[in-house]
Amino acid sequence: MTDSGFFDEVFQVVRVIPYGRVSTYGAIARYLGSPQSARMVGWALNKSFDGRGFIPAHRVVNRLGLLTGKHHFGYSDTMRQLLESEGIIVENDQIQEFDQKFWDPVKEMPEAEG
DNA sequence: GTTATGACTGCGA
DNA sequence: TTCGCAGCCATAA
Repeated sequence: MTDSGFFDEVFQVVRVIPYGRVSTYGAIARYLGSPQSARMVGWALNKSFDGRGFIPAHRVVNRLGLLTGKHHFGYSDTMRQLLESEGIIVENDQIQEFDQKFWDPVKEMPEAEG
Protein backbone atom coordinates (compact mmCIF):
# COMPACT_ATOMS: atom_id res chain seq x y z
CA MET A 1 0.00 0.00 0.00
CA THR A 2 2.72 2.44 0.78
CA ASP A 3 3.10 3.23 -2.87
CA SER A 4 3.77 6.89 -2.44
CA GLY A 5 4.53 6.74 1.23
CA PHE A 6 3.62 10.24 2.12
CA PHE A 7 0.40 10.30 0.16
CA ASP A 8 -0.81 7.03 1.56
CA GLU A 9 -0.06 8.09 5.08
CA VAL A 10 -2.04 11.25 4.58
CA PHE A 11 -5.05 9.27 3.43
CA GLN A 12 -4.78 6.94 6.38
CA VAL A 13 -4.78 9.78 8.86
CA VAL A 14 -7.57 11.73 7.18
CA ARG A 15 -9.66 8.61 6.99
CA VAL A 16 -9.59 8.12 10.75
CA ILE A 17 -10.80 11.61 11.50
CA PRO A 18 -13.93 11.06 13.61
CA TYR A 19 -17.31 12.33 12.56
CA GLY A 20 -17.96 15.91 13.49
CA ARG A 21 -14.25 16.67 13.89
CA VAL A 22 -11.74 18.46 11.71
CA SER A 23 -8.00 18.54 11.34
CA THR A 24 -5.33 20.67 9.75
CA TYR A 25 -2.67 20.17 7.13
CA GLY A 26 0.09 20.99 9.57
CA ALA A 27 -1.22 18.57 12.18
CA ILE A 28 -1.31 15.75 9.68
CA ALA A 29 2.03 16.64 8.18
CA ARG A 30 3.47 16.86 11.66
CA TYR A 31 2.09 13.43 12.46
CA LEU A 32 3.91 12.11 9.43
CA GLY A 33 7.09 13.68 10.68
CA SER A 34 7.25 16.55 8.21
CA PRO A 35 5.37 19.57 9.55
CA GLN A 36 6.76 21.61 6.70
CA SER A 37 5.14 19.37 4.16
CA ALA A 38 1.79 20.76 5.17
CA ARG A 39 1.05 21.98 1.67
CA MET A 40 1.95 18.56 0.38
CA VAL A 41 -0.83 17.16 2.56
CA GLY A 42 -3.32 19.32 0.73
CA TRP A 43 -1.89 18.22 -2.54
CA ALA A 44 -2.44 14.61 -1.50
CA LEU A 45 -6.02 15.38 -0.58
CA ASN A 46 -6.46 16.84 -4.02
CA LYS A 47 -5.90 13.39 -5.38
CA SER A 48 -8.26 11.95 -2.82
CA PHE A 49 -10.99 12.52 -5.39
CA ASP A 50 -9.24 10.46 -7.97
CA GLY A 51 -9.66 6.83 -7.00
CA ARG A 52 -8.38 6.22 -3.52
CA GLY A 53 -11.86 5.66 -2.20
CA PHE A 54 -13.67 8.30 -0.23
CA ILE A 55 -11.48 10.61 1.79
CA PRO A 56 -13.10 13.08 4.22
CA ALA A 57 -10.93 15.84 2.82
CA HIS A 58 -13.64 18.28 3.80
CA ARG A 59 -12.61 17.63 7.39
CA VAL A 60 -9.19 19.01 6.65
CA VAL A 61 -8.68 22.74 6.71
CA ASN A 62 -5.82 25.13 7.22
CA ARG A 63 -4.54 26.15 10.63
CA LEU A 64 -7.08 28.97 10.83
CA GLY A 65 -10.02 26.70 10.14
CA LEU A 66 -10.53 28.23 6.74
CA LEU A 67 -11.94 26.12 3.94
CA THR A 68 -9.03 26.89 1.70
CA GLY A 69 -9.62 23.85 -0.48
CA LYS A 70 -13.33 24.27 -0.84
CA HIS A 71 -13.05 25.15 -4.50
CA HIS A 72 -11.49 21.74 -5.12
CA PHE A 73 -14.79 20.10 -4.35
CA GLY A 74 -16.31 21.52 -7.47
CA TYR A 75 -18.50 24.27 -6.16
CA SER A 76 -17.61 26.61 -3.35
CA ASP A 77 -20.46 25.23 -1.26
CA THR A 78 -19.77 21.53 -1.51
CA MET A 79 -17.13 21.45 1.18
CA ARG A 80 -19.18 23.62 3.47
CA GLN A 81 -22.26 21.46 3.04
CA LEU A 82 -20.30 18.37 3.91
CA LEU A 83 -19.06 19.96 7.11
CA GLU A 84 -22.46 21.29 8.11
CA SER A 85 -23.83 17.89 7.30
CA GLU A 86 -21.70 16.57 10.13
CA GLY A 87 -22.79 19.20 12.58
CA ILE A 88 -19.81 21.44 11.99
CA ILE A 89 -20.65 25.10 11.80
CA VAL A 90 -19.10 26.96 8.91
CA GLU A 91 -19.41 30.66 8.45
CA ASN A 92 -17.66 32.84 5.94
CA ASP A 93 -15.64 29.80 4.88
CA GLN A 94 -14.39 29.52 8.41
CA ILE A 95 -15.13 26.74 10.87
CA GLN A 96 -16.77 27.92 14.06
CA GLU A 97 -15.73 26.46 17.39
CA PHE A 98 -12.70 25.26 15.53
CA ASP A 99 -10.72 24.91 18.73
CA GLN A 100 -13.04 22.23 20.01
CA LYS A 101 -13.59 20.67 16.62
CA PHE A 102 -9.88 20.40 16.04
CA TRP A 103 -8.64 16.84 15.97
CA ASP A 104 -4.94 16.33 16.37
CA PRO A 105 -3.68 13.01 14.96
CA VAL A 106 -0.47 13.32 16.94
CA LYS A 107 -2.47 13.19 20.16
CA GLU A 108 -5.72 11.49 19.22
CA MET A 109 -4.61 9.29 16.41
CA PRO A 110 -5.39 5.67 17.37
CA GLU A 111 -2.64 3.15 17.02
CA ALA A 112 -3.58 2.21 13.50
CA GLU A 113 -1.60 -0.51 11.90
CA GLY A 114 -0.73 -2.13 15.12
C1' DG B 1 15.23 13.92 -17.18
C1' DT B 2 14.50 18.77 -15.60
C1' DT B 3 11.66 22.64 -14.15
C1' DA B 4 7.69 24.56 -11.85
C1' DT B 5 3.81 24.27 -8.78
C1' DG B 6 0.82 23.13 -4.82
C1' DA B 7 -5.78 22.85 -0.34
C1' DC B 8 0.55 25.38 4.52
C1' DT B 9 3.36 26.64 8.36
C1' DG B 10 6.99 28.84 11.26
C1' DC B 11 10.62 32.23 11.95
C1' DG B 12 13.07 36.75 11.30
C1' DA B 13 13.19 41.82 10.69
C1' DT C 1 2.35 44.50 15.52
C1' DT C 2 2.65 43.12 10.35
C1' DC C 3 5.09 41.46 6.03
C1' DG C 4 8.18 38.32 3.47
C1' DC C 5 10.91 34.14 2.78
C1' DA C 6 12.32 29.14 3.08
C1' DG C 7 11.13 24.14 3.53
C1' DC C 8 8.89 19.64 2.59
C1' DC C 9 7.85 15.75 -1.39
C1' DA C 10 5.20 14.21 -5.21
C1' DT C 11 2.64 15.27 -9.53
C1' DA C 12 2.33 17.44 -13.98
C1' DA C 13 4.24 19.44 -18.26
